[in-house]
Amino acid sequence: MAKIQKVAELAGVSTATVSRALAGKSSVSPATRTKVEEAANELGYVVSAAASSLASGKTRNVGVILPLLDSWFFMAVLKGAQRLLEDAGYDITLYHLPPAGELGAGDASKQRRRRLFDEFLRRQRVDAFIAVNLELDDEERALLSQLRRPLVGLGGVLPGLHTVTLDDKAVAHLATDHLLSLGHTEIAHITGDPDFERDFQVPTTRRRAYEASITNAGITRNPLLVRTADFTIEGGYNATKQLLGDPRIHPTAIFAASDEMAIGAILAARDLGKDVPRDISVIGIDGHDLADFFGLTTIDQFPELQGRQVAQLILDELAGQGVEPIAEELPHELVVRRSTAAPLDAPTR
Amino acid sequence: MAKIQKVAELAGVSTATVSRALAGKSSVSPATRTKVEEAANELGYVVSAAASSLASGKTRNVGVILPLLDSWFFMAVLKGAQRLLEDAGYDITLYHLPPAGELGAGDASKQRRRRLFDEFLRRQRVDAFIAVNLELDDEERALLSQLRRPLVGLGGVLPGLHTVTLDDKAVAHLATDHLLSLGHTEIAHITGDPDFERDFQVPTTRRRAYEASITNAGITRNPLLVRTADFTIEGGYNATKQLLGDPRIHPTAIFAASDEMAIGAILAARDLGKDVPRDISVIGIDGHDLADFFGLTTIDQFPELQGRQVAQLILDELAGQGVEPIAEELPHELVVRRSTAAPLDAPTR
DNA sequence: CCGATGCATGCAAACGCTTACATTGGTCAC
DNA sequence: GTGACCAATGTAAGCGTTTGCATGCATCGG
Repeated sequence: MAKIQKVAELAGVSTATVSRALAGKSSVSPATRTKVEEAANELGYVVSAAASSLASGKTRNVGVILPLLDSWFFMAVLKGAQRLLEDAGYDITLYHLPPAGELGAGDASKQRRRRLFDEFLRRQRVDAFIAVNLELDDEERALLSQLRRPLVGLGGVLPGLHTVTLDDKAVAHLATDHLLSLGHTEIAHITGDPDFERDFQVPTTRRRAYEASITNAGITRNPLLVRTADFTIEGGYNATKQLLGDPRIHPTAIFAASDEMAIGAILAARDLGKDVPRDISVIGIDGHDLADFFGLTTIDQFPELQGRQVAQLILDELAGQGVEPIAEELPHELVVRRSTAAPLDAPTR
Repeated sequence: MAKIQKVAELAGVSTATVSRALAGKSSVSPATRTKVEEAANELGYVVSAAASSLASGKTRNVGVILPLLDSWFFMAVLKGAQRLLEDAGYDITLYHLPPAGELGAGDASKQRRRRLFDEFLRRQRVDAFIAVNLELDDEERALLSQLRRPLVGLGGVLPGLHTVTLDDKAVAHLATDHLLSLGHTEIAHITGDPDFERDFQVPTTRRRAYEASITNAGITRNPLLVRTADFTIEGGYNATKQLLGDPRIHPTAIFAASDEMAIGAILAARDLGKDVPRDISVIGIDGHDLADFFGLTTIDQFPELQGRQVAQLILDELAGQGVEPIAEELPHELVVRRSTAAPLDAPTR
C-alpha cells in the first residue's frame, strides 16, 4: 500500500530510486528523475511527513517558542523567520511559553509551562528550535539540552546556549546620548517593571545605560525622572501623565524603553497641551510600524530582520555548518524623526 | 532499539501495554498504568511523534492558515485557538498564505501560494486545518478537498466548506444605526478597497449594509461620504483628513470598517482641531485592545473568542463528533464609549 | 584487453510506534 | 460445577519512508 510503491511502479523503478529522486539526491540520472517526477505528479504523490521523519530522523520542521502571541514585536520576528524557513521547505510549529514570573502567574501557569517542556517539546516533532526572549530556570535549561536539537535563542538570556541578542546597553546609550546631544539635561525614562515584566533583563539593562549616560554627561540623576510602566501605549501614556504632572520635575525629554510606550508618551503630551517636540522630546526603541506615522524618533532594532537572521542561523546549523555558538550582535540604528528636537531653553550645541 | 521497548522492560510489560497506558486507553489496570508511568518517567521517555503518527495515522497537530502574520486581529484569533489546542494536546503548525490578489502580487507571490498547497499542506503533517479569512479559487478548493482532512474556515468565503463567520451585514447595520439613533444624518464611511484588499467580501458587505441603513433612515446617500483606505491607523487617518477637509460635505459622524482605521480617524480629527465626539463621532469594528484606551465606541467581534470557537469546532470534529457543516454565526456586541455622541446641531431623539 | 573505478539502481533492513487479534485467567449466573 | 463473558495483556503485522550495501554496467588508463 505504501504510496511510494505506486509511483515506483508507474515510473518503472524501485522505491529507493523514487525516494532519491524526489529528495533531489545527486545519484539519479536526469532521465530517471524526470520519469519519477512525472509519475509523482500524475498520482498527486507527496511524501508522507511521518514516514519520512521516522525513517530519516529529520522532520523538516522548526519549533518557534514565543513568550507572547499578541505582541507586535514578536510577530514581526515570527514573520521574518517564517519566510526564510518556508523558502527552505521547513514548516513552523508554534509554541507559546508565557513568562514564568508573569504577574499573577499561579500554579496553573507553572503547570502549563512544565507541560510544554515535558510533553510538547520532547516529542521530537521538530529538528530545531528558535527561542525568542526565553528565560529559563536551571531545570528547564537541562531539559532543553537533553533534547539534543539545535536551539538558537533570540534576545533573552540563555547561558550556555547559542544566542543572538541586541546590545541593549549600546541602544540605550545611543538613545540617551541623542537627547543629551540635543541639549536636554532633564531627561525622563519610562521603563518596564523588573519585578513583574517578562524578560527581566531588558528593562534593567536599558535603565542602567540611561543612568550611566546621564551621569557621564555630568548631570545629577534624579530618581523621580524614572517611571515604571507596562510595555504598552497605555502604560507609556499613564507614566507620561505622571511625569509631566509632577511639579517637582520639569523634564524636556522622555526616553521610553519601547516604541509603544513612546507613542503613549506622545499622546499623553498632546492631551496635556504640550507640543512634541517643542515642549517635550520623545524617543523610543524598536522601529515600530507606527513610528513613522507618529513621527517618532527611535532606535530601530529591525525585528523582522532579527527573525530572518535567527532563521538563517538555524538553517546553517541544520545544513551541518557547525555554527560557532558565540553570542552575536544584532544591528540597530538611530532613526531621527519629528519627535525629538533641542529644548527651548537651551541652544543647540 | 525502539525506545518504547526499554520502558516495557523496565515496567515488566509488553510494548503494547506501554503504548496503551501512555495513550490513556481504558483497558489497562491502574496498577500497570502506574508502573508504566513510573518507568517512562524514569527513562525520560516521550512517544516519538513521527512513529506514532505513522502507526496511528494521527498527528496531534493542527494547521492554522493565516493570511497575515503581523496583524493584531489574526494574532488575537491565533492566541485564542492556540490555548484550546494546547490544552487538548495539539501542536500548531503555522502556514502563511498571503492573499492571492494582493496589491502588486506578482508571479513570485502566486508561485509561493501554489507551492504552499502542493508541497506543504499535503505532507499529511496535520490532522486538520483552521483557515482564517481564506479565499480560494476553484483549483485550490479542489486541492484542499483532496487532503481529506477536517477544515474549518473562520471568516472569509469558502463555498462548500465548513465555515463560521461574523454577520458583517448585521454588524455594519448596528454600527450605522447606532449613529443614526444618536441623531446623525451626515455619516461618513471609511472602508477597504475591494480591488486590492485581502478579503474582498468584508469591506463590500459592510459598505452595502451602511448604505442600506442610511437609505432606510430616509436619508439621501452621498458617495462623497464614502472613502477607501488601508485597514490601518494610517489609512484611517488619511481618509479622515480628506473627509473633514472636503468643503462639499460636513459629516458629523464616521463609521470606520475597523478599529484601527477608527483610531486613525480620532487622531486625524484631533489634529484638525475637532473634538471627538463633540464635533465628530467615530465608531469602529473589532474590539481592538486599544479601543478602550482611545475611548472608541466599537462593535466588538471578540476575535480571541473566535479563535477559541473555531478550535473547539475542530476538536469536536477530530473527536468524531460529526459536526454539521452549517455556517455558524459569531457573536458581536455594541460597546459604547466616549467617541460617539449626539451631534451638536440635532437634539437627541 | 583487463582490472579498476564509479555511477545508477535495486534489495531489504531498519525507523518506533499502534492495534487487530489471540490468549489468559477470573467472575458470574445458572 | 461449568460455560460464557470480560478485563488485562501479549504477539506480531503493519504504517510509508530512507539508506547501507550489493549489483550491474560502462568508462577508462595502461
